[in-house]
Amino acid sequence: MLDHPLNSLGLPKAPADTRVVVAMSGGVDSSVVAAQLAGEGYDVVGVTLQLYDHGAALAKKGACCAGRDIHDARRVAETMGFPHYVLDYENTFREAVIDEFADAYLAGATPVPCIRCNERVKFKDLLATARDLDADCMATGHYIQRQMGVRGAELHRATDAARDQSYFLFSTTPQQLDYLRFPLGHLASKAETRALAARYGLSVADKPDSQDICFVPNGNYAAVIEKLRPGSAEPGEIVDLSGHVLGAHPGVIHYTVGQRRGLGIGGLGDPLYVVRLDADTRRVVVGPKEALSTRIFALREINWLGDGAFDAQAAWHLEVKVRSTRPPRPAIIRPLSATEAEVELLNAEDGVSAGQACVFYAPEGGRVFGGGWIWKGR
RNA sequence: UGGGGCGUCGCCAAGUGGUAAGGCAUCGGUUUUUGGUACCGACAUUCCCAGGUUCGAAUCCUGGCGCCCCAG
Repeated sequence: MLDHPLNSLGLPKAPADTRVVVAMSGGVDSSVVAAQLAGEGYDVVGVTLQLYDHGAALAKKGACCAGRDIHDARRVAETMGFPHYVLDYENTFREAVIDEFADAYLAGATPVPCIRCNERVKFKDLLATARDLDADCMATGHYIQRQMGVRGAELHRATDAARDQSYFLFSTTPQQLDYLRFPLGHLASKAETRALAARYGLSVADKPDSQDICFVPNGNYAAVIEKLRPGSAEPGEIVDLSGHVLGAHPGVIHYTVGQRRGLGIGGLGDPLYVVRLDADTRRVVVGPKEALSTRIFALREINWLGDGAFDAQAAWHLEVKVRSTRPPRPAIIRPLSATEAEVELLNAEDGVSAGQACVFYAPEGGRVFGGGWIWKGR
């Protein structure tokens, strides 16, 4: 059996001889991926991770990877007739994602747990499990594209820019990318996904999109931190840029750079925004909107997905995203080492916060060049 | 207790006879697989209190109460 033409997953085998593990969250996207691949005749194995406490999750709509969602994933597997496993990853998830989430906030940073989950759980332990299951590749429902270039697999933005999840996947390594598949990345819209779900008769076709942090009920992330690190959120002062005390706050974990609401300080003509968080002195520094304007910041833990070594050049002229919801903006990235850099935005951006990700993009064409984690610098 | 000023939503504040602007804060929602931003909406039947004048007052008068400034 040699030189079989490449199948839809890019492997030189017949679908029936190709085992693919589908990471199923219980949502529409990954369900459609699994159903579609099963429909194409692949040897599909569905895997759903149980990431956190059942009880807390059951009450929450639109979450993923717990309770109801595990049930939904199982039903899809039954409908399409492929095996499905639920793996208990609660400990891994807590250690790899939740702990850092809490500690980051306590340190005055603003974490992105969804990226850590992809990086440290789904694309690490789950991916290893897929290999243990002798799968040829692992597929997910992420809206992002893997394209073969001359040097191997490349990461590209999703066709639907509004749906693109590249911000949450920048830390995917070339090795992981080699093994991963993202069958939904080329769809023009989420409506197509839902239409596919309906066509396959999946019960999740009309399930609401997930949003917010999956392990945080009601958007109250501070309550989760208080529970994880009792007594560690200490009150402090709210001060202006010149150090004058304007008020008090219940703990630095309640704030992030750029935040306006929740300061409780009125009487000024213009709104105040959080400009800086100082965990050591427990101070929340506030100022006018103009004070948020940031052009230069530091990056570490860089995952470079460009061609050649990251620090082979003194500067890269690329585009970057400092948050998931805005289009990439031109920037100059100056490597300080293989994993650290200084980023200079050509046009300043508001609310750049330590702990958030900065993702690199090609100026044209949608290729993703990786990215790094924003931090306060040395 | 001589003179002057002030008292309007949690804060700032417009309104000086015609039936309570606006900003900040707060609350709710929309957007968003992080946080945040932005946007939309809600928010004083009542103007320190009590009388009075007037068809009609937060706006005028009287008396209280409170605060501020200058002068003792």
